[in-house]
Amino acid sequence: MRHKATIKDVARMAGVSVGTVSRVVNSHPTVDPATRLRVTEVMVGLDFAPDALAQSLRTQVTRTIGFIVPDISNPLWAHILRSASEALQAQGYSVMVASTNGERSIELEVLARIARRRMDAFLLTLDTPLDAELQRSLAQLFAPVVVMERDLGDQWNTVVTDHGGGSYAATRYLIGLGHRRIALLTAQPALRPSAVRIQGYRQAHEEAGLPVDDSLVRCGAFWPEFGFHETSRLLSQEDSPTAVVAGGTQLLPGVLRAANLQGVAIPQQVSVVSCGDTDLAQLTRPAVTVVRSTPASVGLVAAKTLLRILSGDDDGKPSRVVLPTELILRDSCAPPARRLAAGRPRPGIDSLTCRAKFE
Amino acid sequence: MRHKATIKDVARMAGVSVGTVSRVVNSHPTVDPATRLRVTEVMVGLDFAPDALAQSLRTQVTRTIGFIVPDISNPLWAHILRSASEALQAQGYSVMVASTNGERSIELEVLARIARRRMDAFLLTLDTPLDAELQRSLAQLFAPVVVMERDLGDQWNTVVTDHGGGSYAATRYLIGLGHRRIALLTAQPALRPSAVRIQGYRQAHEEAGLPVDDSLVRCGAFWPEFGFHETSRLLSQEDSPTAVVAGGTQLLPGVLRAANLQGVAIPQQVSVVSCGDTDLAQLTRPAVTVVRSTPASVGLVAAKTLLRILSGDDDGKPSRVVLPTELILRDSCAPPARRLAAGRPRPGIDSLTCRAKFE
DNA sequence: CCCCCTCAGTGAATCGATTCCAAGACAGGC
DNA sequence: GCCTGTCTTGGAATCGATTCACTGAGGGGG
Repeated sequence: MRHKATIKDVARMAGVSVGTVSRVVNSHPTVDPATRLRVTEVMVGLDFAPDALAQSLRTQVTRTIGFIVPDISNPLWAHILRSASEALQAQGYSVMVASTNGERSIELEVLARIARRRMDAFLLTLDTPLDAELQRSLAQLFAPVVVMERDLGDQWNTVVTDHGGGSYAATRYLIGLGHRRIALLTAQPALRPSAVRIQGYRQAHEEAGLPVDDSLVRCGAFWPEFGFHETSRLLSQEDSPTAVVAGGTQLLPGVLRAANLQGVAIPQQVSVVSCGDTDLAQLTRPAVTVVRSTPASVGLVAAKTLLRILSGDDDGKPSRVVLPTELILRDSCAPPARRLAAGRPRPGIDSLTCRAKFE
Repeated sequence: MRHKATIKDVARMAGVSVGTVSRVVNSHPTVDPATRLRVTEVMVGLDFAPDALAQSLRTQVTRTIGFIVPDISNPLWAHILRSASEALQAQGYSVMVASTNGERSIELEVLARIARRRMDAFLLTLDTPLDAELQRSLAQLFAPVVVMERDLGDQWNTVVTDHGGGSYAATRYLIGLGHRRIALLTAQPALRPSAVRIQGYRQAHEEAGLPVDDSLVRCGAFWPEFGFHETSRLLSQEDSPTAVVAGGTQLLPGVLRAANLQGVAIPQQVSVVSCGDTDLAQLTRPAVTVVRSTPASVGLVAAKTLLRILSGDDDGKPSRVVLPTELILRDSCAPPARRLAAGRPRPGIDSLTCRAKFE
């Protein structure tokens, strides 16, 4: 036997019409039990399974979700995909994945390609500005969308992490330890995680009545190399910072590498806080104080939002969920070495877990 | 406008038949240039894009690849997916992803679901035994398959890493340093990476004329918790090993945690080699000697194999690619503390890079 | 005995494309 | 003027399912 059995084969072998077979497949009530049994037997005998393509063409439902992110090998997106697809698979959905590498041309190309496949809905994260062109691409999807970790506007369902609150808590903590020159490393300021981290950082300074030295805020990309490069420069400059906030999980390796290479001791010479908890943060010496977020929750919440929309019982208004972060204190922070600025020392943060109220 | 334009809409607006529009879409040669121009204008005017579902139903080609692995959030599979999908996307293919969690029931369920979608081909990694039931599920895919990191038999196209050679090199290196009690931690022995690691470990012992203490070979799972648990037990037992080989990238965090917790110094009290290079291995103190493999190559080679098969110029015989590993020496290994066994010390390995000739 | 209603099941239309066969237009050769 | 061949185009069949309108059979009530 060279090809898969079709509904026609089943109909012929069972001596019924294709309509009847279809009704058996979809467990339609008006089928005689005897007929149903006979058809079912033929179906298992032929290893029949209805062609999803044909079903989708007819019913306009594919039970497939498009998942589009900048880089699927980044543990962040990998974890989000894992938890999202687990929830979606459980409801019989399949997931089609595409990486855009954060490049505009690939984003457009992927959206166009995947739109033709008639996904039922989309989980996505775009890195380039939402201009008219992209707006049109999204409209062409003709399907509900949940945006993850980005702010694309009020009209989109959104699930984000409170990176602003995390950054605020980390900065406040460092200020409380006496730091006055705190560097913040993060990605392009156009991306929400970067933008709100800068915001939180500024707010912490403001509330403490401290000025912000803009040269200490370095924006680039979520790559270890960027973390390495900027940390190297920062640590070797004359007026070097006494603390560094790595605003991105992937930046920590670069920061540590740079500090190691220059023989700068953590936390004696420079304090470090990283955003995103990892094995590295936990197991390096000293263990690194981190702002912990929960990527798996992002995926899960996004998937549940989609499922709610697809099931129909949804008010239709775009939803927005902000997931909390917490500051986990470890051993990578200490008061700055003797270079204490004027003014009395500020109180430290009293609880290990500092749920952010920011945003 | 409520729905996407179809080929019929275009035909009506351009005043031609659907056949002609289709010929324009597929750049068939026998179309009058003037007609082609007119139809093309209507197409861009309507934002027309052919429905991939309908095309696939008719042509029996979906330009979609199924990607099935145990856990998509594991960096190993995430990197493989990234490199594979990059190569496939470049050729106009989309990728449908599913995680099986290594569970038989999910494997079967996912295979059945995805088979109905008529993928053009599959990249997959199964964790449960290839019995008749699974064999049938695979046959039902009616599409070429490339198996990654598993041995499912000669009839399958296969891409694997030479984990056996890596384990052999690591073990030989440790034996050369004078170790006589070397523990090997790895996953279920039914999985190829575990099986060949044990093989390599044994061969290194054999060649050195050393017996293997089976109680030092611990098989469980590729989880940090397993690494932690087994290392804790091993280090606290009376006749504890002087070296540990972590046979799996994910095991290292567990091994390090256990050693830290018990205050066992690396490499003074126990030497450690890990399989799989990571930021953690590079940045923890001491930096960990590793067997480096290249997951990205696995994905790339697997994707290229598929593309070759799909393009038709393929001899039809199942192919098999084995990717090399290399041993990267760092600071986590030293001769065992004074407990030297009888016999003279063996020579160390002379080159930093020890390409494995094993297998 | 007839009518009506219900229950099963048939067959055709449909989803949106591709592709093959046939036919019309037109030119050129005889 | 007719025949043939080339170049375009139209139209129908097809892929594999769903679904709706309709047909018959059989039962119950009047």
